[in-house]
Amino acid sequence: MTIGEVAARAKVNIQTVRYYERRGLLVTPRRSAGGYRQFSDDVVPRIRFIKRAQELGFTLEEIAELLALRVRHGEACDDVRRRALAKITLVEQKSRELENLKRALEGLVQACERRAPTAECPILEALEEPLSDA
Amino acid sequence: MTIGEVAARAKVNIQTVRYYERRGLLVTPRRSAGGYRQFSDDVVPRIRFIKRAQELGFTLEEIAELLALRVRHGEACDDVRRRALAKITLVEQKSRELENLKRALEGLVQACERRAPTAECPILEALEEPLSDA
DNA sequence: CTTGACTCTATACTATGGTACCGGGTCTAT
DNA sequence: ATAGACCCGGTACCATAGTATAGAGTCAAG
Repeated sequence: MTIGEVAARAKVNIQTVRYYERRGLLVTPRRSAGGYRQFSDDVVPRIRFIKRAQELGFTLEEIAELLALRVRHGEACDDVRRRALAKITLVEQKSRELENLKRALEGLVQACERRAPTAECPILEALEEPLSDA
Repeated sequence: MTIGEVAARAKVNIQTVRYYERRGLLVTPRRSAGGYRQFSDDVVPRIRFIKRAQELGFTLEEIAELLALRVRHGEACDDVRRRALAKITLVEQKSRELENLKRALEGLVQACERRAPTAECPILEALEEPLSDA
C-alpha cells in the first residue's frame, strides 16, 4: 500500500501518516526501489487506534507507549507487565476525571431544569463556584 | 485593580490576563492616565469561570460564546443546557472506550503472567468504535 | 518514452493556549 | 526627585499536533 492509499483508508492527511512515522507510532515501512513507502494493511487499524486514543485524551507520546506494549517470546515479560499496569493506572485516572466532568455537567443541567422561568441561567452562575473536586 | 492584582487573585499569569483580554474573554478595562489597566472586581470571578469551563472541556472559543450568551439570558439558558448535554454524551462515549482499553490492558497483563505471547495486539482491538465528534 | 499522478525530503507555516523577554514608561514611598 | 516595583505593547518563543509548499524524483498507463 502506498502512503496515499493508507491516508485515504485511515481518513487522515498524507502528512499525518509521515508525521506519525517520524514520531515512532508506525512500524517503519519497507521502501520500493525508488524510495516509496510500502505499508502493510496493519497500518490502517493502527492509525485508527491512534485517532481514538487521542480522542480519549492520550497524547501521542502516551499512545506510542501503549503501542509498544506487546508480549513477545524471549522479551522481558516483567517489564511489559509493569508498563501495562502503569497504563492501567493512567486509564483509571482518566476515567475518574471523566466521571467528575460528567457529574459536574449533569449537576449544571439539572440546576438548569429546576430554574424559575425568569431566573438567570444557573449553569453560568454555577461556573462561578469552584468545581467540586474536578 | 491592577493587572498584577487580578493575576494574583485569579491565580493566573499576568500574560494570561492580557491574552484573555485579547481573545475577547474579558471586558475591556478602563485605563489610568498613564495607560495602566484598571480592572473592576468582576474580572476575578470571570477568570475563574473561564478556568472552570476549560476544566469541563470547553475551548476558549466556546467559552467566549458562553459568556456572550449570558448577556441575553432567558432563552440563552436552553442554549447553554443543550451544549452541556452534548458534552455529557461525548463524555459517556469516552468512558466506554476507556473501559475497553482498560480491559485490553488487563488482558495483556494476564497474558504476561501466563507468559503467553499475544498473537495479535489486543490493544488495537480495544478502540474499534469511532467517537462521534461534538 | 512521455505524461500526469503520485511520492520523496525538507522546511515552513497553522492553531491553541499560553509564557518569556525587551526597552521603555508609570507609580509610589521616602 | 529618585529608587524600585510594577506595567506597557510588541514580539518571540514553548509544546502539541498537525498541514502546506517547494523542488525534485518515481511509477504506470498509453
